[in-house]
Amino acid sequence: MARYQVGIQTEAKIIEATRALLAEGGMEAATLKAICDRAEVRSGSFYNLFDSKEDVIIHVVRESIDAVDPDPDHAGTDTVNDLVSAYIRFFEEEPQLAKVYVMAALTGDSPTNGARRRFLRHHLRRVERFADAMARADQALDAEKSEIQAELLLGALDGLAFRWALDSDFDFATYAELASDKLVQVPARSSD
Amino acid sequence: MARYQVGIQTEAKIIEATRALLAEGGMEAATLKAICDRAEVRSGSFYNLFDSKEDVIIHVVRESIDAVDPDPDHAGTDTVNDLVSAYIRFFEEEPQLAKVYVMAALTGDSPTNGARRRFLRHHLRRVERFADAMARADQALDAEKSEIQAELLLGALDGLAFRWALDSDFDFATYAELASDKLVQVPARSSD
DNA sequence: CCAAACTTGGAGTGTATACTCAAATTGTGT
DNA sequence: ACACAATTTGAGTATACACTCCAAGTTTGG
Repeated sequence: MARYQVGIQTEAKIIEATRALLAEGGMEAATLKAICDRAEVRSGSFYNLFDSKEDVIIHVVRESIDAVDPDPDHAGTDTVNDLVSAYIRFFEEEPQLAKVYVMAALTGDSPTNGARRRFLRHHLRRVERFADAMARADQALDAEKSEIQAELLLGALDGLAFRWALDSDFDFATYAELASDKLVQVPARSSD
Repeated sequence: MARYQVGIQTEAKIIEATRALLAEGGMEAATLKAICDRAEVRSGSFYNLFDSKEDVIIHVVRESIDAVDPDPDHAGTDTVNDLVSAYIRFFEEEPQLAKVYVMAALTGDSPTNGARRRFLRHHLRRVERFADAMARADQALDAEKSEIQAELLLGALDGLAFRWALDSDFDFATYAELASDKLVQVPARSSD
């Protein structure tokens, strides 16, 4: 038999409650109790639908990242500028979620840490997209060089985002654009 | 009356146990029980010497950072290169401690989060030292410009270090030097 | 309208955590 | 050797957490 409507709705309520809690107070606010209270659901229902708390958190974080993707269909039409902007947008719109994302990669020490592996895979995909966009904009750039450049730029963006997490007065967007200008051979912005 | 020798030794044992645990397994390994067991001390003794677990962890992290300071007396003789090398050394020698340092800045949401405020202060001091070293190397650089450049470089270093925490195969040192070359007006390295 | 499959409530389990406190013991200066 | 402060002990407190279980209820297709 197929899934029941009521179950699908409950799942949606749980996801939305988790999203709201993470966005408001980060990882610490998203306890199982808080999620269930907010979703108006008992823990038994939660575990009927999800295998663990981690599951729903991963789901929420992934959705948020996808929401700002400049080229969700992967048509290969995004520029470095688009990608940098999308990155900035994610951090500015969902600072708490961004922190959750970063924390997940840092916590845990086991080599089988699922969150870290997922994070790394996502990072590598992102590097590839940045590198592709760089290569499209500058024919002189070979694959290896554009990948190095992409790692450098993403590294800088991650670091500046972290800096901004420390102190929300930090002008993340301006620094991110500056980094992009300095680190990308052909200026990424057709600006000024 | 003054402190007893035995108390001072106990304090040292606790600090060393905490340092070892953090270096081996990060934040998660450094539970109160683990610290006390390793130091061969009961929890009452711990709380006779420290106000909280956080206290001793902060102490340990601070010590580790100071240990790689290229200019501990602040004589103003360190070059950008020295500072970058010290940064690389901290992350390569104490990866787990570096993660603890980063996590502390990200956890907690209250505006009165002590760890985050401390982290920010430390970061700003570091920016100043980088900026000073940059200004010393290049007279044409005014205070504002060198500070911006320092924030950019430190941002990139933080991000690359994070990248390396994700995947220890990442060649952090090489990328860090590349970032330094690209982001500092007068090449920081008198190389090649 | 039935029965199978799905969903739910919610008390309960197990575990781990940081931290406390009063009494016992030990170190130190005199 | 004495007084007394510093230190240690270790059982105990309070709390929080993710997760389980299963009987009772609900939805659905036929």
